[in-house]
Amino acid sequence: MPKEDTLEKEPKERILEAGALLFATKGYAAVGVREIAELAGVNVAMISYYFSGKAGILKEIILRYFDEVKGIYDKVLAQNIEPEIALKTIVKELVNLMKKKTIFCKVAITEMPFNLPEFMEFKAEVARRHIDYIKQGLQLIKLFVDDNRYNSIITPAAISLIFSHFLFGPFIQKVWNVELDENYYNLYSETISTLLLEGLTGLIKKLNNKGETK
Amino acid sequence: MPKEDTLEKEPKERILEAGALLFATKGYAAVGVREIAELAGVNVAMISYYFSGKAGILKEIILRYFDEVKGIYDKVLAQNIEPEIALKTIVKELVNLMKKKTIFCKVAITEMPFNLPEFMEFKAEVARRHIDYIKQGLQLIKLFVDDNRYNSIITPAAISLIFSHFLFGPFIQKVWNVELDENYYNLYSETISTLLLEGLTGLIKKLNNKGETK
Amino acid sequence: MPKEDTLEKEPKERILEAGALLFATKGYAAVGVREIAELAGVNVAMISYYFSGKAGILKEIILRYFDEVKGIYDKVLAQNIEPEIALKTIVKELVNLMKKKTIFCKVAITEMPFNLPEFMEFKAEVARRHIDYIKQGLQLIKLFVDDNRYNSIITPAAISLIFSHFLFGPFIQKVWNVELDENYYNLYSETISTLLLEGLTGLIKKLNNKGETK
Amino acid sequence: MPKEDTLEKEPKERILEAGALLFATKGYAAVGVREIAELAGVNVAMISYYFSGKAGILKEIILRYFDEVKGIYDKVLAQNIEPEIALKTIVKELVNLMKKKTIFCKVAITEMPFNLPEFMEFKAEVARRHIDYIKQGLQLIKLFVDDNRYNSIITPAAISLIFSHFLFGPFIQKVWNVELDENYYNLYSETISTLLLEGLTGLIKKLNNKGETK
DNA sequence: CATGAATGAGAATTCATTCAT
DNA sequence: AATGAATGAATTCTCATTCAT
Repeated sequence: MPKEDTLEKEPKERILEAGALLFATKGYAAVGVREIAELAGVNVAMISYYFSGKAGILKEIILRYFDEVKGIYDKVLAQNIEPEIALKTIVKELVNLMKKKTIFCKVAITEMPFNLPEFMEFKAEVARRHIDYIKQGLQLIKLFVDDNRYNSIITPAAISLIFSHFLFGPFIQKVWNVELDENYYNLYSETISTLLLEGLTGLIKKLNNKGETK
Repeated sequence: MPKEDTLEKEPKERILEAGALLFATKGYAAVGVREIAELAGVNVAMISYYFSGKAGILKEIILRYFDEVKGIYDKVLAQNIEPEIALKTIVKELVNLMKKKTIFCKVAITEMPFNLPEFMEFKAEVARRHIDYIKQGLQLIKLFVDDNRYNSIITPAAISLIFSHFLFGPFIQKVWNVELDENYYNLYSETISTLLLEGLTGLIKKLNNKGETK
Repeated sequence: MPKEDTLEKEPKERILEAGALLFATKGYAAVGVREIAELAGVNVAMISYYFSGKAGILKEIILRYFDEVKGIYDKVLAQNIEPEIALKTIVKELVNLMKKKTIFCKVAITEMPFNLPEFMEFKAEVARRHIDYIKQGLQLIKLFVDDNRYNSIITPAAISLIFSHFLFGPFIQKVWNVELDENYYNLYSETISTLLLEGLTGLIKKLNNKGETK
Repeated sequence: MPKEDTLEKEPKERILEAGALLFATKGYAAVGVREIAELAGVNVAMISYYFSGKAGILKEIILRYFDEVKGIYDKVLAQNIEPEIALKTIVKELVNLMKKKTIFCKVAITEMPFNLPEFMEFKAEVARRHIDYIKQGLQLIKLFVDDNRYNSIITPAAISLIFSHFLFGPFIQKVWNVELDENYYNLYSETISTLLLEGLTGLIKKLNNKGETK
């Protein structure tokens, strides 16, 4: 029983969260272990102890993110629902995930292209998994095109679209001055789904209809 | 006679290119000035001399990128063409730009969220410009929605979509094993335009029609 | 068991002494941290670790010096003794301090005019303290003049006089070829006191008297 | 005729003045040649050209200062005047010199203890000259004591006393908030003379007399 | 488990000087 | 006489990691 009560999380978890927050804010390479340790309220040496180095924190973050994503795909694909609904559900769930664990997701996504030599292998494996999930998803909802060239365009496009909000980060709030509340993320999830399925024209049409019927 | 012949570019330009290449590959923070200087074949001190520091290289890259983007918007918006064509032209031109100056664009886009404190101001200004161009473009083609919340979703979404190929970087070639030639980028530009305007359903429909008529 | 025996001082103290010695010899700005670390027999990084930078060493030296000076003033002023005796005691104690911690005092005094921008604030505060002590001292011994203009002349003059030996540094030994032993510093302390109170004429008179009575 | 008119001084002179100003403000070692060149409005390379290096500027400053001091001693000692008057005249002239060429004097005095290895020889020679002048002066005015030990105390003490105002630099104005005008320097010269000849008690007596007779 | 001291490599930058023009 | 580019060494400081306690 290392703690009087479990109000405060375990050191390992605190390191992970501190790391994620800092990586998300400043980028992996720009963050120092001391900074992480300080924010986590642990001794620097503990980072090597728990994660055997700074890179270990990033690895853990990415792995956890992919476990979550895998969970979402598995759950939705297990149900046999209409293509359009399935895609919307996936988008909604992914957005939900990002809402709940924004910084974890942001780190996992944005730090993936980072080419630390030791990460190449690890990330290739992780990427293969992700793409495979999407492929399964698109197949199921009959939107899969059996053409490598198209897939190499559509898959990154879809991912970028869904994650666009998080790729742009704190800019969005600063530039458009919107409040990022529950309603906003519902709107986001819906709008992205529409854009992904029917594009800008579809979105405009929908908005006009709403305007008329109002 | 400073150079045998002018085949080799000026030091300043070489630094810029070396910097862009390395930033694109490993991320700004993970690259050292020594590495850049070595690749550019200049003395390390020249980086401070020409760009007054590592950050100066990134600033220059971003500024040049925005000059190019501004050029594209200005050119297309000057013509008074049909909305849909205008958007397709812009997408095509942007993709062309990225094809020609891939690493410069990639750096400019991906390093923008990087939160070096000294960059905040500079990047905010640059972002404002970019967004303003897009707003003008969408207004012209009647796809502009006068609602901050929608814009805060649509604008990042559109940018992410257009640049998705470059955001994913070398992954794409590795995973799907496609050849990135002239044809590929034509296909990319067309597909992204369709996705942006009509979404996945629009794209599928188009593909099916092509398939039928064949 | 960190040390065989405790003959050798703690690293922090060794850095401080090495720094003081080098600052006194070559001046703050002309000394490098590597040089200090080498002389102290520690790793360069330890300087940042203990003093958070080169400037930290100088700050510590100056602060310690002022603690000592404060101690002297407090001690002497606490006794209620005749003005002339009080002043002589203060001079004697200050000279004693300088004799014991020559290089520390020299650095503290000579590097104070050094205008590192970050030091301005710190040094202004330290100077205010010093001047305040002297003012108290002069007040007590009835030699205080309540005129800003006179004080702005007398205070620096007194300080310069008392510290003159140390301001001139190794020159003195080189030029006059005197031995800086216990006797010398007693003579110094007495002579400076006389000069301060009665000037050159007073000093000459005293010397002549001594000569006559001999 | 390199200049339209001679309003602007020659480059060499401008470098010297810029150097003196910066050395006085920040200390020799803390000043860079680029800084000097910029302030002087010349190209950096010119410093090596005219003075064969940074050190050459300091050498020139010190030499010029000693020429001036030599001039003062020679002039006053040539007249056969009463000891006390002679000393007062010397002090007055030295203070005048410092008033006219404050920064040059300050640099010459404060940077002398600086122990750049290459300077040792040069400065020893310069110091010997200075001390010789003072010795002549004191001999003339019958205040010279033929005892090395006393001289090694009195000479530095006298110099320190006379220059105290300039050794303390900008502090004085900041701390006592006095206006450094013609009157102030007259008062300074007189007060220092009194202090040097008759000490604090002499000064106090004089002030009281002035107060009474008023 | 946890700590704080210690390390050595590497970071970016600035330095005074030189050289060809 | 003057320039601006270029150099290589030296600057301070920070890095992730290790180790004895």
